[in-house]
Amino acid sequence: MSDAKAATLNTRIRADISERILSGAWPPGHRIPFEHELMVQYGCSRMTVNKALAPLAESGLLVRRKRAGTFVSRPRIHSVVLDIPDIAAEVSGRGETYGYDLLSRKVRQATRREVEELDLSAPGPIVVLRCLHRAGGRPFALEERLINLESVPEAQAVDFARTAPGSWLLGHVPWTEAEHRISAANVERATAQVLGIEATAACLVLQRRTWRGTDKITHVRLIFPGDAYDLVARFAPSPGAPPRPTA
Amino acid sequence: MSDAKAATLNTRIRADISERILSGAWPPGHRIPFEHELMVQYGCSRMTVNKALAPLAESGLLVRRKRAGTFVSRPRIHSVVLDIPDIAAEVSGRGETYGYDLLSRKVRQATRREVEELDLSAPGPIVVLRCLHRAGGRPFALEERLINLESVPEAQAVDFARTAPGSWLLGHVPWTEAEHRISAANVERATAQVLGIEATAACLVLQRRTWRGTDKITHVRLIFPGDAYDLVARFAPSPGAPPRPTA
DNA sequence: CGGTTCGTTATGTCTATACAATATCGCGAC
DNA sequence: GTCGCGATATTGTATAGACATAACGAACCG
Repeated sequence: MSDAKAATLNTRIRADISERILSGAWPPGHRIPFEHELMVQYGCSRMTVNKALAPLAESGLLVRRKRAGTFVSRPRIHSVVLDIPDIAAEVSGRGETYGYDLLSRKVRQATRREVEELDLSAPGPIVVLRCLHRAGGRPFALEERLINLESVPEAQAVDFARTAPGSWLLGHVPWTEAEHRISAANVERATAQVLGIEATAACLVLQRRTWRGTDKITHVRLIFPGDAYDLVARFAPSPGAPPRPTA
Repeated sequence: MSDAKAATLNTRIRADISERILSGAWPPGHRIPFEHELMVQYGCSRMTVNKALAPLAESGLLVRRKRAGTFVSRPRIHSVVLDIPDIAAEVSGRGETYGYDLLSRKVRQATRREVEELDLSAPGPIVVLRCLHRAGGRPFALEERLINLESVPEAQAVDFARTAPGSWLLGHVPWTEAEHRISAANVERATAQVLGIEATAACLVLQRRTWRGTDKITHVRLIFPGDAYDLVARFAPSPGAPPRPTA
């Protein structure tokens, strides 16, 4: 990184320390200098050192123990940030024209399986949608969407013929929690036909459930032909901006 | 949230604000109170307010502009944290016994394809490994691993008959950058046979490249039978525990 | 009218200090 | 020896004040 930039003290301390850790100079388990020592070393106040170290600890690079000191953490779990983009954005980002078709729309009680997918406690009214996303005329992804009408009654009045449910929900219903599940699967013959692929072709399946507090909002299953889409995640533990969900 | 307590002021301010945003009370684009106002409201110093808001801005929930104020940002991308566990840990975490077999090990010059996979600038000596990870006796994942001997010459002396290359590398070679790619694919007949699955069965393919600075370290392709493994990511933008990418 | 300057305002960073919480260490009692 | 407990070192959180930085807007001048 050519950070020829605004090196504030805070930034410099963080950079120095994570550089030493990532280069291996300070191996996992190593005790790094005390706040008091760093404060002398950098000629700054302890608050500044503390403000620099706190995010590194929060991010898991360091472990801090009172009375003991600050240590380089050992668990090297591969934890990565994955951006799951809006499909329309993804498609037009590739320079292809985005297309959307509503295949079916039903309002009914949730089946036992749908109750489970939506994490409901009991069967209730839901909207069931099947939509096809296209890229440059060719099928790009099949969307199977459930919306819980008990949490989102407004959805009953929307026909989703032109607006993809994902976009509508994003604009209308805030969420507080989401769970993603990524898997590979063979799909049913009918699904393969809609997607224009061989029945044996592997598909990438992305499922997402979202909640608002304890209210169940929606469940979506996106099915991508295996050759259409790769999820890519890049992780560069730069000392600068820790990409973080929140807080 | 029934987090019973340990509410420091810092925590409370963050919790209040993200709650208001996530509940929709403060919609995207809304200007939240100035630091000075919050400082009066909570009866604390501006430093404390600043320390509470800074991480929210860093995480993307807020956008701060000098002279203008602090605004709720429009969240568009679903950004999730994915933990890609060590396979041994994953298997024993399920209560199954973990097994490991080295299928083949070669040291040779990188082919054109391997040069690309490792992001090399020119063909050089590499170690090529094929390993099978088993869970409770049954195949769990096939690992195809390339190690760049120019960056990691020690790897030439290791035979990997008992230690999985992932574990060895984690303990011996620090890395600074990684790229992950997740896809679904049909595999070759020989691969299917090793995994004990039908040749048409969909597989989840996880590829990872790692660098240390500009040095290329390794490339690994993990192939999971589609029914063996789901990657799960949970994202709860609660002010509590910040899941985060890290080394 | 158009461009420049300068003041105002909000955030960004840092300091010096204070007190609280807590884990570890070492000492003394048994 | 070992157990318990208190002293103490280290981090956690907060404060009030200071100066830096950036951007908007209004006043000023050509």
